[in-house]
Amino acid sequence: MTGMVKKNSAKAPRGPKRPAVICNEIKDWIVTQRLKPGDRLPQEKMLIERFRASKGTMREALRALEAQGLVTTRTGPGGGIFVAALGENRAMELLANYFFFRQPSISDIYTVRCQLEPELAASLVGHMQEEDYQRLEETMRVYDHPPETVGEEYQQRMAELDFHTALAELCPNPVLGFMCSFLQNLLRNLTVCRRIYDQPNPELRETGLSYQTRLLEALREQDAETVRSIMYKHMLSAWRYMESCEAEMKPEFLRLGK
Amino acid sequence: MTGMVKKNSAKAPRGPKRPAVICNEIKDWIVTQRLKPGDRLPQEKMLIERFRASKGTMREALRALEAQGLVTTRTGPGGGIFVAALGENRAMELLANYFFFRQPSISDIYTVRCQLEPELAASLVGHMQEEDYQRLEETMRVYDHPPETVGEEYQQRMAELDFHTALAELCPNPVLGFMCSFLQNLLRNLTVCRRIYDQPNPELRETGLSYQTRLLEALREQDAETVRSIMYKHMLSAWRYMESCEAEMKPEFLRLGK
DNA sequence: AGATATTTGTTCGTATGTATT
DNA sequence: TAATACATACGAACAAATATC
Repeated sequence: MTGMVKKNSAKAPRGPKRPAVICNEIKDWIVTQRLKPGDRLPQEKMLIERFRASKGTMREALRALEAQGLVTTRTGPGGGIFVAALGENRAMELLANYFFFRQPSISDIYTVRCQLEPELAASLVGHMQEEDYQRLEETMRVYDHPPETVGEEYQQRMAELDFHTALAELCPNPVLGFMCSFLQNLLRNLTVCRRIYDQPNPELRETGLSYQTRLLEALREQDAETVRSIMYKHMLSAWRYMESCEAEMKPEFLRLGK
Repeated sequence: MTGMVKKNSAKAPRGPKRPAVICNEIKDWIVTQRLKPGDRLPQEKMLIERFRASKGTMREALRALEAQGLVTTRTGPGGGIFVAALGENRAMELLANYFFFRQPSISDIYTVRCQLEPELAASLVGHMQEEDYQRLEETMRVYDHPPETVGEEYQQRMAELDFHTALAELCPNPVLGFMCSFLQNLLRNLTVCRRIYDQPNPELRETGLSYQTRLLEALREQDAETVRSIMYKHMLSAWRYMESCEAEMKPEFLRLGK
């Protein structure tokens, strides 16, 4: 009864287009048209007729694009569908899914951190403003004293990671900055790390603080090689400490298991 | 009236749930239920009533999850919605979107490669089988002779990257392996690199081949430090070469622009 | 502030495609 | 081949959000 625009030949010449296909076509369209973040895509109605899809199918395609951070949509007059730049946080969330079923070990993560964090720190020389130093020092104030509660213990560990994330945000190399931030996030979220961070870690805090203080000094003096060296030792020290914590708690953990 | 777990205040008693919200709820559900790849989710109908959403909304949510590589769907009896592990290729595609509007420079990429590839190569010592060596040698055969056509030129550059990707696949550290593979992909797809790869690069090929031959020797001898050192020099050499190519073609490129 | 127009967001009924038995 | 069970697709009606007047 309803029109039925389709089916005038045997197989599937204009076969039903699945959302994934439309999704890729829109992606190609963005690329070939050299669209930039903020640019408008044709509105839903237009897309529906352009791609010969139903409203539901088109919306599924748009949702998929939205989930990948490639478009955003706004309602109302002047609203519509807009090209977006995938944000750093969203990108890290998407990538974290890859490691969800392949949980890396502390050693896996620190192997890479040992290579990247020193390079990142060195790359900051000549790129820091006074306000950047102040922000870093403010972050350090969160853990410049022994924690008084168990909750504060954990807060301090997070703030230590924030210190490194703040450095990564200042990095002029987007690849290096992203990768370091991502590793920091991995540490924030790994269950084995959370268990470690929840316990008293006086040594980790004190030595970490000392390394970071010296790091800021070297940064102020624009001494790239010293910066690199301090960060490398900092990473090695944290790695060793985390691994020893992990070894200590493993038996305990096994006891709790089924 | 209806249960409404949330929000019974004035505004939205049975407030429309947006797909993104449902999407996160399903994600949480996967986590809390400890579901693993291959496990079935309730079928569409059940999800619809469980989350009090309409079919269309639920389908949009499922598409979003599918786009993120978290679920797959199959039609037919025994079909349904299944938890999936985000594959490496898909993960790299999703992450590549982050760098689409923040195109890193050759220098950005090689700064990181110089840190990671040597570590990756060293991590392979003691993890290689005879068949792995053979596969690598076979890849090298693609570029063990000067190219005869322009097309072969490009093929050889891709095969050189394949050599490194093959190493990354053997890496026991999933984080390190992923990051190196990703950087290789970035090089494959960056337009500036493509332009370089399309030109004759006799020096790049010859020195690369020499480094890789010596690398395999050192790997066979399980000499981690030599492996690391060779790879580091290889990266430095490739970096310098790529940058000089870039510098040479820049004026040419500017001339072509508007 | 309020009315209105524009555009996306949600729902439902129905029909089609596909793989298993 | 037919029956079954499941996802996939369509479209019309309605709801919500928001910019503009």
